[in-house]
Amino acid sequence: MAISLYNTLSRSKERFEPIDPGNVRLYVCGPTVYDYAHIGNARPVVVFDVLYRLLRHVYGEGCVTYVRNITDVDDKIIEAARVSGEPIETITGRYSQVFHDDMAALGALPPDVEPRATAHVPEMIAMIERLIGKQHAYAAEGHVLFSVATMADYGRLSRHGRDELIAGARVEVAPYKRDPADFVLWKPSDEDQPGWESPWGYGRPGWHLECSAMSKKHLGETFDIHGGGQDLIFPHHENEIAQSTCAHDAPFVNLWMHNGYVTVDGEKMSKSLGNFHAVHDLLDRAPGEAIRLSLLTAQYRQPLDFSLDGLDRAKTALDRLYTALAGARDVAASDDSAAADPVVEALSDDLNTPKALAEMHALAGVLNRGSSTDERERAKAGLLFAGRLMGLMAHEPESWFKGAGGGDETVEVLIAERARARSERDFAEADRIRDELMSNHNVVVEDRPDGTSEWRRA
RNA sequence: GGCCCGGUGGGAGAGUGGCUAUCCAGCGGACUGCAAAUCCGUUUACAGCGGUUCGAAUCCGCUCCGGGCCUCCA
Repeated sequence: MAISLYNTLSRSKERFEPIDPGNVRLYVCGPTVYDYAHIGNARPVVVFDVLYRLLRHVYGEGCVTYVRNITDVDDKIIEAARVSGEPIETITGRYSQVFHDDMAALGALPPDVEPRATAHVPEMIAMIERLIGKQHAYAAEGHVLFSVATMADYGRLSRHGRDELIAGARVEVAPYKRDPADFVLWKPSDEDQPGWESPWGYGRPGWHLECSAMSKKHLGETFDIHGGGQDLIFPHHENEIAQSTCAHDAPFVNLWMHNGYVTVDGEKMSKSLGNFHAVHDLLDRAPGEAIRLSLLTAQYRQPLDFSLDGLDRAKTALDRLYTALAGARDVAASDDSAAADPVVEALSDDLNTPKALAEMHALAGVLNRGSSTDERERAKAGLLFAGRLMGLMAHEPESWFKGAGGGDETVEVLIAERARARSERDFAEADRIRDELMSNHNVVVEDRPDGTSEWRRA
């Protein structure tokens, strides 16, 4: 099945042709680890996780290399360390760990390689030397700057001309820049700031450089797909392109993908507005899978308005899918997953996750409708297969509805008492117990035709 | 000022030249002791104005409205 993806570079959907089908290479900009990841940080992780899963399905599990970096040297980290009084490594270590845990809770597979900026400083210095050697960069007052004027088609990704950049510049231009659009490859550090010895003195790398150096090391000079949030198009990705193509004289990336912004209740998420949703906090009020689904209800390039209502809806949608699976617990999934083809097709069309979800609901409908056994066996296989592609349906229906934890004995006792009351046609008592289960235990009771009762946590 | 995205039924959100999106909410029905779940039915929308076409929510033009980027940002 051909995959087509929207390429930011051409502003159009393109049929995806890997350079080497035996090793499809994907790089996604990862987090700067100085704080909890918020829902906006989680969107690219989840979106590109779906892409990773799709690529593995199409080209084979061992035929995709997914690299997502961790930025562990950055001015915001330095500031966080100054404020808390902790060493840099304590901050970056803690938030890397939280990031891993939170993203795992969202069902995101770990990338194949997760390089850290601080482990690649020699590669970065080598790249700077190369750029200086080729006249694309110059040293000035302890800094090394990339000379934008030396690159003919700088601005191609963001479609910004250099003149506009200068005209629209919001910051004061540093005096050591030859051109206002030049950007930093290396900057000096104070004694108390993290830094490395370099030909230009004690200092640290500029932000854009790490991705160029690390993608080259782990994926080569030219690779297939580079992804990230829309806000990275300029300047980050534009500058990566400049650094890498000028250093290597080779194309850098064939296809650029950018996910849309996340807003919260219609407003841009910001700490001052107090609408900043950390994934870590959201996990206290909803299963990770529901958070994941809420991020997949809109196609990845569309803006996504996150809300707690939307999160509840995502939970409801998952309940419906798990209900279908629970109702088919006696049906053996067939070994033919062809019923998932519409889902694969939807995802192959530039990751149309809303369409894919609609197809999953169609399969749930087949399971619920009491169709033929044969049909249901195929639908069940299809739904489970689609779930693996989407990173959903990872739980057993039983544990999804009842939770992993204990406390079930009391519920079971009450269910049994209610069953006795019902068999004695004492419906007042049966209803009283049902109300008690709801109000005291948050448990919904569902009677089945054969006289038994199922329960689930609401 | 330049560049880029959007505006779909009560809500979320696909589609993109003629054919049910889907989910949630609402309403009616089936089922049920009553519920819940499920199933069936139902509310039939594409910002506005022109144009192209046998036919446009879908293509083209203009207008209005909203959002983003223009060296912090997923």
